[in-house]
Amino acid sequence: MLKPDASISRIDGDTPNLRLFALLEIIAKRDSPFTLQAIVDETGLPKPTVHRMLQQLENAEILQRDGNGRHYSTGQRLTRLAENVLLNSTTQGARHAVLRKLVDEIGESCNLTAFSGNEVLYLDRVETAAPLRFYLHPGSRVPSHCSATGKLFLSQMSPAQRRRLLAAVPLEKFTTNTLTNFDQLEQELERVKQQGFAFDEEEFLPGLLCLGILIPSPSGASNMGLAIQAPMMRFSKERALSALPALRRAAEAISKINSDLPIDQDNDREFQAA
Amino acid sequence: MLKPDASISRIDGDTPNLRLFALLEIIAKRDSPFTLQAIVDETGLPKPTVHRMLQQLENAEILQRDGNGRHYSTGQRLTRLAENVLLNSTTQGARHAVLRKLVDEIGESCNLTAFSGNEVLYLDRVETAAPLRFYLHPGSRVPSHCSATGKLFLSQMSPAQRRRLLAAVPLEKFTTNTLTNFDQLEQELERVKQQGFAFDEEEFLPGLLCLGILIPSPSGASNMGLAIQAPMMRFSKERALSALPALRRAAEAISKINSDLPIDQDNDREFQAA
DNA sequence: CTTATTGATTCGAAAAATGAAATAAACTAA
DNA sequence: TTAGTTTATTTCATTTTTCGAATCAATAAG
Repeated sequence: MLKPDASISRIDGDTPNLRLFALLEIIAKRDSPFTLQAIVDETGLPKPTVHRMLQQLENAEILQRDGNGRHYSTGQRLTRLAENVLLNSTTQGARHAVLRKLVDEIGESCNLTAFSGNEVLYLDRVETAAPLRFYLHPGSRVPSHCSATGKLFLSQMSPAQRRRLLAAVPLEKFTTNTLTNFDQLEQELERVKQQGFAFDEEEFLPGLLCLGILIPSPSGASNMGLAIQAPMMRFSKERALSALPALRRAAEAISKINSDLPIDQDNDREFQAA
Repeated sequence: MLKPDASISRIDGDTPNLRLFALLEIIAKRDSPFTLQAIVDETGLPKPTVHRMLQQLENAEILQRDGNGRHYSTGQRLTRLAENVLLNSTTQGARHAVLRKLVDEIGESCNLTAFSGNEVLYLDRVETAAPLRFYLHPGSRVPSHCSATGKLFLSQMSPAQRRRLLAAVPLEKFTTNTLTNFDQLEQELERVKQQGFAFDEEEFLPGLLCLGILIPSPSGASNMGLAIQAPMMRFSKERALSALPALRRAAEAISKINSDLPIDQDNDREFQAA
């Protein structure tokens, strides 16, 4: 028999809203109509709960039921949402294309990051084909004091700003190379600022070497970074430095994409008609 | 200037769950990163409400934020959901039948595609019985600048959108016929737009000829394409053109499936196990 | 005519969403 | 710089929704 509790965690743990989204994800993965019971078995959620959710989704035409009411499948509204999401994913697509090309060029994994809160957020990432690699998926976060782009973000702040940020949380030590001393870090940041690029030599993950630069921004301070990430085993600092020009070109390309973006309310209708 | 109350009804009136879905719909229609305020203006919802929803969606990686928080855009999870919906949508059964019929009619392989990110995604494919054939299975991706439906998708974008996408990375050359010059491609896209169909004459794979059209969509821009694919050796442009009416009929049929009410599939138990 | 099995409903307790108002932060202009 | 403007975020008492055990209903199976 089925273990109802096996997959609860898959869908549970968050707010009802997200639960509903998780339900849609499960449904979207199916390639044929399903019954209420099938979802109950798969999620481990109580039957009334699933029933209510499906009912809600059906009333909204996000899902639909076949004639007999026994089976549910995706509705027009969900399909339309899916089409629109993909149709308008060109910004992500363009940046992703740049990343992909860069990875093809230098043969190691690269990622695009942003500074968020006081951490570095992975916006996008393209993996190298090499079998040995670190798995760091988009959406994950790493501390800024021990990552290449993180140090770059810190280096462009005013000292006051930086102090406020760093004082909030003690510098956590991840490896023997992690800079946990404020003054040492300040010194490193000074160097980073002058160089215009930053290394992370096993400061966060043992064996991992990173080289990062900032995506140029017309407004001065940048909140996007680009970095190569590779195992030290096959990727030296020298090789990393030799990839710097390619990295710079890619950063320039992404900068151009960013500055081409119509922002704020002004872009409202332009694309909906098209 | 702004009419905050104009579109409340668009998103209001239902349960919070559906409200969130409606928010995603609004976001999906946008092509570029947006601010909280823009959504507030468009929906007429109170700022804290929108803020809370966006925050929730960001934490769940359904949306993501650019940099330190000014702009939101679609996240990994939403993109994946969208791809799954289109790939596994249960109407696929019906769509597949249309494809099958089309292939029987014209005797060459056909496929159904969607645009995702910057590439063309194969949603479904039916192979001809002929022994000589190209292998491109559902789920695989091809560049848009050198595929029939890809060019169609590009041709319906706004110039700004298209430029952002194509200017980011040089057009990769796959064969001697691949259009790698931006202006040439623009010219071709203009022709494609006027014709309403697109050829791919060995622009991606040597020896492969494609003829594609868009699946008509009530909302204007379409994110589904239909194409014949055949070896040039036995399939000329003339023969392809003579198949155009059949292709159009099939596209019309699929369009109807996409927007129509459920199809009664008598699959009872079979699917619960899966 | 039982007996499973699945779909639908009830309802009080628990949780979440709501949005006006206040606060904070970022940006602009003088 | 400083004052002024816009935008983002937090607070919190109130309202609304969700939750899910228990229950009932419908249907199919033996």
